[in-house]
Amino acid sequence: MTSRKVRLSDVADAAGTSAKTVSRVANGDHRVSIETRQRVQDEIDRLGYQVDLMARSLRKGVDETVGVVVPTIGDPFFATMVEEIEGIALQQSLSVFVAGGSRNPGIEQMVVERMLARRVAGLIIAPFMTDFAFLASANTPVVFLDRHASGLDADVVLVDDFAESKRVVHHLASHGHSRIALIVDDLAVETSRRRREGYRAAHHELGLVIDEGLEFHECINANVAEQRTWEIFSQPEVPTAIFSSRAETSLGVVKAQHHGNRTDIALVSFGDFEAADILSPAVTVLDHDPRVLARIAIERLIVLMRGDEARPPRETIVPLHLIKRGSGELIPHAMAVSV
Amino acid sequence: MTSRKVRLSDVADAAGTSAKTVSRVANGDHRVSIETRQRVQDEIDRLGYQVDLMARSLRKGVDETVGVVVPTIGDPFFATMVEEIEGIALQQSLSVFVAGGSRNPGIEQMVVERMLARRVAGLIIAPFMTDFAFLASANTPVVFLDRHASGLDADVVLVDDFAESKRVVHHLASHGHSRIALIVDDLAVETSRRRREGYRAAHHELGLVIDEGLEFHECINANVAEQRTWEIFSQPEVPTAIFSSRAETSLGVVKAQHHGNRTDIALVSFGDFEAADILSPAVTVLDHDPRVLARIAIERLIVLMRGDEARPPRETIVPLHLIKRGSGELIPHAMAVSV
DNA sequence: AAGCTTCATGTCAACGATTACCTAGGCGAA
DNA sequence: TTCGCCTAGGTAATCGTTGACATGAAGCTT
Repeated sequence: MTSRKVRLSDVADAAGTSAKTVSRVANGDHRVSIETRQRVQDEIDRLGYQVDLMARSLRKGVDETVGVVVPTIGDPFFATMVEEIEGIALQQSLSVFVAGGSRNPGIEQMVVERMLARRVAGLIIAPFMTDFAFLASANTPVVFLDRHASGLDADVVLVDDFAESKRVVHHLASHGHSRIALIVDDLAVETSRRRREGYRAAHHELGLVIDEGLEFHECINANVAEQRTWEIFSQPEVPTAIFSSRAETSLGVVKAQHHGNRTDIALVSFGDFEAADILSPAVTVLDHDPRVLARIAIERLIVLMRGDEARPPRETIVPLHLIKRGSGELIPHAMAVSV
Repeated sequence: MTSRKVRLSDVADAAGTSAKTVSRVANGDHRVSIETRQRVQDEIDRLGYQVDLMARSLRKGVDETVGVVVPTIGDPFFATMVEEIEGIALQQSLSVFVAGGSRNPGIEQMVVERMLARRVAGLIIAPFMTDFAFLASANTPVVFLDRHASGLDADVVLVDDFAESKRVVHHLASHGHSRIALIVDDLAVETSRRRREGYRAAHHELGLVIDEGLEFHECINANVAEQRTWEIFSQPEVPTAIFSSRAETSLGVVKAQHHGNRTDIALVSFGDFEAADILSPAVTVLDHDPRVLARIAIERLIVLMRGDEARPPRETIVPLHLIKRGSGELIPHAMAVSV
């Protein structure tokens, strides 16, 4: 049976009222008498009427939907964010559009524009490196996640990459390390840049020499990080510690460490990951929990969408905890010997 | 500047033509003279016109969008699927709606209905346990992923859970194991049920005793699996091998093994996971790659959406590879001693 | 009892794009 | 020359829902 779509007017005919009345019942408008409401509701149930969300959105001018844009959906960090956002959105009966920017500014801008063309009610964006100035003219509420948007002053939820990274280096130094390698993603990404700045600032504060040969840039994924870690092992003077500035790269680092039998090198990861506490030594991490960030972001977005108050954009900084599991508390081999 | 939305008619006015002509240009219809086309295109660019996808969808009756429903978006297995689907959809300029069913039939049905109300052009569903009979009347093309849909005969892409599981048990038995524990999710889920059936069938074929005390059901996540694994350790006669029938539960199992110092117990995981080849022993897995399944599903869905041929529903079975990394090739302690 | 509210409903247009259909030239063929 | 057909372009209706506004009946006030 080719069940034609049931429209408001179909229900109206069946119930002997006007479409408007059915609309009122369907939307819980109280200006309908009990009897009429009951009669209409019965027909709605009987015919299995469902609003056509396309028509509704066209009429209303916005779609009850939030658009979520992340660099890569498959990354557990972002996947968890999406899950959290979707869960909360669902409670508000908001739908969720998800798009990956593919770590590519062109694609990133395109998917955001597509969402605008869909008239999403709000956007949550974990930006990669697009310039978001073009978003200023669309008056769609937007919250940025994990990084600032370049070119646009908007709400943002993030961590203090600079300070937290500094803390990691101080932690390692307090265990006697002075040659600390840095594994970092593309420096064009704000997050990476600020983590490196924190790493360097700590060196200054501690009076340690900054050796550019210890900084490994462009570690865009676990594989590259693994390669760089092997390079670390073969340096003339092997670093005694590694600061991996992203959870994904940490996976590459530990892979190299375990396969290369160099688990004596201390490691701290910016961001927790699944296996971190199973390995031996278990990996010390900065607990960069995506759920916390995501929750704050969607909750703020919902406030913005209600759109009552026109507050100025606000920045929320989530503090992190250092989870000491062992790998970050190893002392340098030389010291161990001398003790 | 409150940049009012630019409509077809605005462009038409600016270019001195009718809205219809602008629509033709925007949609690449060839029945427009070169000069007119150029003039219109210039105005489109100048004014920054973008189609209103809501209006388009309302008029056309469908939205150029695919809906993806998975039990949990955060699970790396499903997150990777979503990533793969989204990437391919993007190339066809399809948008993607994602929703998590929260491992809850009620919610699962609700999110699917919402997608129908949005008039999605197609659906990809990794079903949990909803009865999908209600989908039959909507004539929206749908492809099921990873499991059959109960109540509906539709295209499906999956693996042979029964045969693959049997293979795992045979593999372990060939290394001398006869007490093999099973870690399995809720048996109400088809996948879990068939994996257990495979486990049992192999026991029959091998003439091994089936000890229900070795089957641990309801391992719905890594935490529960970890608990059950601890129980395994404390059994009077400890099993010499474990078959973990889902990647997520395997994480719990290895966690218990490493913390409990029982890495001597053999382990095979149905599904690969990030840390599997870093641990020692590295974990032997059935390589259940979500990308392969997802790719086949979205490609099939795209064919269905074009909707030319009305082929009968088809089932695609993806064969798996057993990746022997060590943990599945351990021999029972007793044998090791006697050797 | 006229006048003012309130309430339950209904009417109509509009949201922005597209589809189905129409028009006015222009050109070649018979 | 006239008919037929193609081309570039236009007109009006429509997709399904909702907002603005209108209506008639009933209730309350003074």
